Amino acid sequence: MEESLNLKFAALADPTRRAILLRLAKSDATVSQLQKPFPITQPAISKHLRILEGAGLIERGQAAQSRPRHLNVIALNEVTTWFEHVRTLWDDSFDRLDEFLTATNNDKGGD
Amino acid sequence: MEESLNLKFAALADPTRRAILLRLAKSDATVSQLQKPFPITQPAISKHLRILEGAGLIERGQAAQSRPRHLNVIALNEVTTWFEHVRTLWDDSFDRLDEFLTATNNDKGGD
DNA sequence: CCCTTCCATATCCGAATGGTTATATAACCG
DNA sequence: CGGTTATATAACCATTCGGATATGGAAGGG
Repeated sequence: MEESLNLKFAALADPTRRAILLRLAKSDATVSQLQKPFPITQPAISKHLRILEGAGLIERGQAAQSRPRHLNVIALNEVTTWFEHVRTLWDDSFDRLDEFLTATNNDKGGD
Repeated sequence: MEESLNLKFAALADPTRRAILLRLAKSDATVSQLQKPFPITQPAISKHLRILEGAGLIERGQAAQSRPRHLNVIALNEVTTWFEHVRTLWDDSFDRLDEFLTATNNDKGGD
């Protein structure tokens, strides 16, 4: 859905959240582990995690007192698919062909 | 740069702006052409275009009184490269291997 | 020249965002 | 049970965002 893409892109727009995703791509991690690299408070991290979770990009585990987060790689597909869609439209465009031919013509017909 | 990714993802987080990009993927278009499908005012469209431009995703043409916008496809690469990066980290993760083996073990060793 | 079309810019507004501090809950450690 | 650790939640605050209205300027058409 459109809304799902909204949430994913919005989630990815923050550098802290992207860093968290990169960290989780390497391995699962607890909230306090995820917090370490950043100069912000724990509640701020929890908020970021909630947003990533809401976008479906991560999942919450259950391990005694810690709740390890897990990257949901599959969720990235929706986003990359959107990019492929854009490129496909671009490639299929007749105007794009016009553009190319015009450019070529201009090259030859140096007035 | 990190900031460049911030701008791109933030720009892509809005459905109106994504729709504009899809439209521009088919062919260049003027502001008024771009406005047509949307129930919002022209200044709102201009704002969206400024954001897309600031993110490097589109460019501004100069044609008499109209200023046609143009999709900058190359700019998408930065974003898709980031996704590839995430996937690479994921694929290379030793923990991921552990995860797989553990799952396999659990399958076999059904106690 | 006037009028219309196309677009940008300024200002304002309500809602969302990213951060903080303070506090609650739940599990583990003695 | 008391204290500590790990995390969530609430309340607050400044900033940003997406939109509207109002206005200005530049090009074209009569």
